[in-house]
Amino acid sequence: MSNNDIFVEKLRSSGLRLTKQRIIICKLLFDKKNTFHFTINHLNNLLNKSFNKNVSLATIYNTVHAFKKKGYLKEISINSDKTYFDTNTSNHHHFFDENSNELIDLHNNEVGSIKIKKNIPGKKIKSVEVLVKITNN
Amino acid sequence: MSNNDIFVEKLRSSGLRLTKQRIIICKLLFDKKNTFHFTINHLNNLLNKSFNKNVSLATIYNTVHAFKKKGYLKEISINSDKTYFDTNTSNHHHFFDENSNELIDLHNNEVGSIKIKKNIPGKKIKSVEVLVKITNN
DNA sequence: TTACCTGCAAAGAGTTTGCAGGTAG
DNA sequence: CTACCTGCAAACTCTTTGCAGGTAA
Repeated sequence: MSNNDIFVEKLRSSGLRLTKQRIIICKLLFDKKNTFHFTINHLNNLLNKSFNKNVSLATIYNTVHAFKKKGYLKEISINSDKTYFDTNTSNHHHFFDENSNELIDLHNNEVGSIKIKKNIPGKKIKSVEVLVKITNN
Repeated sequence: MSNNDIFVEKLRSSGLRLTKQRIIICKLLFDKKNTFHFTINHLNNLLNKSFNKNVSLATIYNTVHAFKKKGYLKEISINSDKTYFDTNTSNHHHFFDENSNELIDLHNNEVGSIKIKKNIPGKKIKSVEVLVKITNN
């Protein structure tokens, strides 16, 4: 499957039409070997400052949220005013660098198994996420 | 040490004067056997709706942030638009109930030791936090 | 008395919504 | 052609700031 086909599939299955703007966003997000971590603001800067593409904020929010809903993007928690998204939607963890405000992947096999010894009656565990905060030495 | 003395100490050491409003906030936050999890909005509702105390939002933010800076409150991360605070500032983890939007403590001894097998050159680990998301069965 | 504090209201940041014109299918 | 999409601007929410009058020490 070519990259373009992947974009088409992601857009279609998210219930989105293949517009110029959305294809550009797809390229930025998914046409990469590596995981991509970003904030809406970061994406907006890339589109409108670096690439002069003029995609409105409303369209960026709309598209990112459609992808999130569909499971193509994952939202990441940190103690920060910012909302981060991650193109790696598999079950994994993160480092958060408090000096650079950057997220770094921490794969499942890089964290020992986590035993939760407390049980909440009537509730089941949906996910276990580890956030490792790091600073300069 | 009586509870009142504790409030006085917390306020003084945070560089805050003992005003009517701040003493009420202290009572709400620290005059409890159990850990208290809250959002600013939650605290505002308690003060101004439940107890009719009329403490302005600005004062609530000011006081909560002074306590946080001093280490009497801890800010908690979840994938949510809300910022939670916790009166338990010890090293511990949380359940987040996605149905009720409630935080529940998960003490250190209730989670098996966590081995981080990846190292980032030039960086040191500051904290390791686990967030366990739960939903109704 | 003085420095700090309060409540209010306005300002900011991030996000969402409504709408008129434009475009994919 | 129609339903959906775009960009813009206004609206919203949460948080911060500025200020004039009030209060702890």
